[in-house]
Amino acid sequence: MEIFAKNNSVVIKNIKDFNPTHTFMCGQCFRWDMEDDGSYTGVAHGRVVNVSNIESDIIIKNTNADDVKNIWINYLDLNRDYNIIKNAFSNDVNLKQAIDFGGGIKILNQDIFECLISFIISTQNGIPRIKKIVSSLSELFGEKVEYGGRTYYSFPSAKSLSGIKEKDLEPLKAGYRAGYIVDAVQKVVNGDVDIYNLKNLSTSNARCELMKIKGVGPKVADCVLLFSAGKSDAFPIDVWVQRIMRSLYCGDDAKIKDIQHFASSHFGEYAGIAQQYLFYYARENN
DNA sequence: TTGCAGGGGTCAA
DNA sequence: TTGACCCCTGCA
Repeated sequence: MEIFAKNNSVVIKNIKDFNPTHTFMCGQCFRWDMEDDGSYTGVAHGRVVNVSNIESDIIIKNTNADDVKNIWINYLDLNRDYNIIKNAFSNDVNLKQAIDFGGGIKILNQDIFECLISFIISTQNGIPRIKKIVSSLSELFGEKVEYGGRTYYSFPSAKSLSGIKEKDLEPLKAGYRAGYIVDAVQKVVNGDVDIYNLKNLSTSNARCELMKIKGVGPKVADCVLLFSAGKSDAFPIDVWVQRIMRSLYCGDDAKIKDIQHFASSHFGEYAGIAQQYLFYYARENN
C-alpha cells in the first residue's frame, strides 16, 4: 500500500472497492457528514478527519502518515480484499445487483464502546434522531476537537461516563434508552461484560455476552459484532432486512429464526457484509 | 393547528 | 407471544 503525506493530509494510492458515500451512508455509522464537495467529515478515535476519493486514491485530510498506518487503514478496513468476498457471492443474482449499486462499501472497524452505545440508541428510532442523540452525548461528555473552523466532539470513553445516572442524560432526550445507556456503562466499567475481549470469542458466545446488557437484543448485538468486533458472519436483522429477505429468499411467512439460519448457511462467513450490500441497495431504492 | 401513526427493537408479563 | 415504551417526525 503506497502512502504519501503532505500538508496535513495523506493520500493512499490504488485502493479498490471503496466509495465514501457507500461506506458512510450505508447505515453502519452515525458520525460522518457529507460536505458540499462530496467529501465526508467525521469523528472517530478522538480525531476529526475528512475523507474523499479520486478514482482509486483515498485522500484523508487533517491527519499524518502515522495515524493513517495506526488508525485509519484499520478503521476503513483497507487491508481486506473485498474482491474475494464479492467473488464468493457471484452466483447470487440479488447480491450481484446490490453490489453493482453499492460495491464501494467497506465495513468499518469502529470503536466498540461507541458502537455499542450508538446502536442501543438506534432502537425504534430514525437515523437523523440517532445522529442527534449521539452528537449531544459527545458534546456533553466528550472532548472538544477543532477542525476547519468548526467544533467537533469526540465520543466519550466508558471511563468518562462512569457513574452517570439517567438524570444526567436528560438533555439527550433519549427516552427509555437512557436507562439502557446507564446499564451499559456500568457493565462495561465494572467488567461484568468485557467488550474488549469479544473479538476472541465465537460469534454466538460474543452475542450472548453483549445481550447481558439491558437494551441489547439480537439485532443490536449483531450490529456491534459486525461493525466493531470483526465478526463478518454476524447478520443483523431489522425490519428492512426482514422485508428484503422475505421477498428475495425466504418467503412471506419466514420467521426471524428462519432468516437467521438461511443467512448463515447461504452467505456463510461473510453474511454480515452481504447484509450491508442488500440493506443499502434496498434502502436507497425502496 | 392538532392528532395520530410509526420509527434500523427490547423488555416484561 | 403480545403490548408498552420515550420522543420525534411526517402527514393528513
